[in-house]
Amino acid sequence: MRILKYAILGLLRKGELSGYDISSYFKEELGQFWSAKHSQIYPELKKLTAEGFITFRTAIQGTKLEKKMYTLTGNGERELAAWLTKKDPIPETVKDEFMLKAYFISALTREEADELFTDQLVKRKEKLSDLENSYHELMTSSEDADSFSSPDFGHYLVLTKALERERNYISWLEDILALIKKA
Amino acid sequence: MRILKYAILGLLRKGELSGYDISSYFKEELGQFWSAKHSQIYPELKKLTAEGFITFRTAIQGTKLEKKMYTLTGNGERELAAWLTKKDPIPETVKDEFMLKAYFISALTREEADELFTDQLVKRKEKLSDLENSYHELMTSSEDADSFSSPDFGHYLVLTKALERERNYISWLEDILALIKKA
DNA sequence: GACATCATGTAAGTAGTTACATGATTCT
DNA sequence: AGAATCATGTAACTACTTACATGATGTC
Repeated sequence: MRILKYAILGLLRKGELSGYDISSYFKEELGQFWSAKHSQIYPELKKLTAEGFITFRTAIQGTKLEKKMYTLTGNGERELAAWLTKKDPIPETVKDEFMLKAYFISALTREEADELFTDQLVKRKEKLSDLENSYHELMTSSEDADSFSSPDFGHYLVLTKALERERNYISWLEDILALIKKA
Repeated sequence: MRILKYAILGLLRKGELSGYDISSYFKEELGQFWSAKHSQIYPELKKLTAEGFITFRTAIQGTKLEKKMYTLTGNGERELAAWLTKKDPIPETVKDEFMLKAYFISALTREEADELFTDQLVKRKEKLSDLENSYHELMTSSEDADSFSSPDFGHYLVLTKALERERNYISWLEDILALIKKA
């Protein structure tokens, strides 16, 4: 698999980045669909360098803070392109702890189930609200983010997908809550 | 975390099961939201036994095939109940390799993007069709699966959620494909 | 008799998280 | 001066996958 490898190669296609920069991207919208901790990123950068997919130069921040700025090599670009155009089967399982609990709902009373599902609904609505703010921000800062030729199209894709995912979760939760409350 | 622990405890709440039986459940609808390979299940069963959450008796299948039938202990039931009613924060990241590729769409030509998204759409539609078949099966075999008091309600929940997830994915893919094709 | 399925385990390796460890820079 | 953020690394551990290994049962 080694998907983190491709996540890093993909992020580097626009220019040089430090390990810290890569980590920051995973805290933004991309983090809705992929992320990694710095303790996983730094060793992966070392490995990708050894494999010849990326190289780095050492830059100085301020007077002595050293940071490594990584860039894609030709080999790295080809490796990325091969992965991007490859058609994978869709995964059988997308793990969701809340849905695992839902499967065991017969172990709960109606009141307990109502509480659990209501709590989930509240949290999903909060998240939707955050995503809607990000969406409005993107659409006001970028004129044509929803156009294939825009450099913001990838950003637009992950944001709209995350928005739809949350809206879909909320509407399902509301439907199920109605069934839970039905005498 | 140890979510597999709770998945096993939850499956055992209805009666005794072998490791193989647990593995079979992960290949059915529950597998849409949680699964584990047998190489992870058997050691976990051993651990849960040592911790006193489950016990087993040895049963004979045929004339000499031994299998271990596991049941919940009182401690196991309490452990399960505590997890089931606990309200967790929603995860920041739900990993999706296709969406990671989507984020990097600016590295693809319009034709490549069209191919990638069309392939995903075809696969999602096939999966939706499978899930619809399972849904019709459930609804004909069980009169009131959509009622809180039905023993099939948990099954109904995972199936309807998986169905909605795929429908949502499909409609988003169709919207984006229209944008990709737009000159 | 062959093949699919039932049944259980371990070994080795990869992926990912949490904790340990350090130090510089920027902003208030 | 203190706090938040920038910046990089390793160690220990947990979670998960793939491969190795074996044997019985049921069905055609």
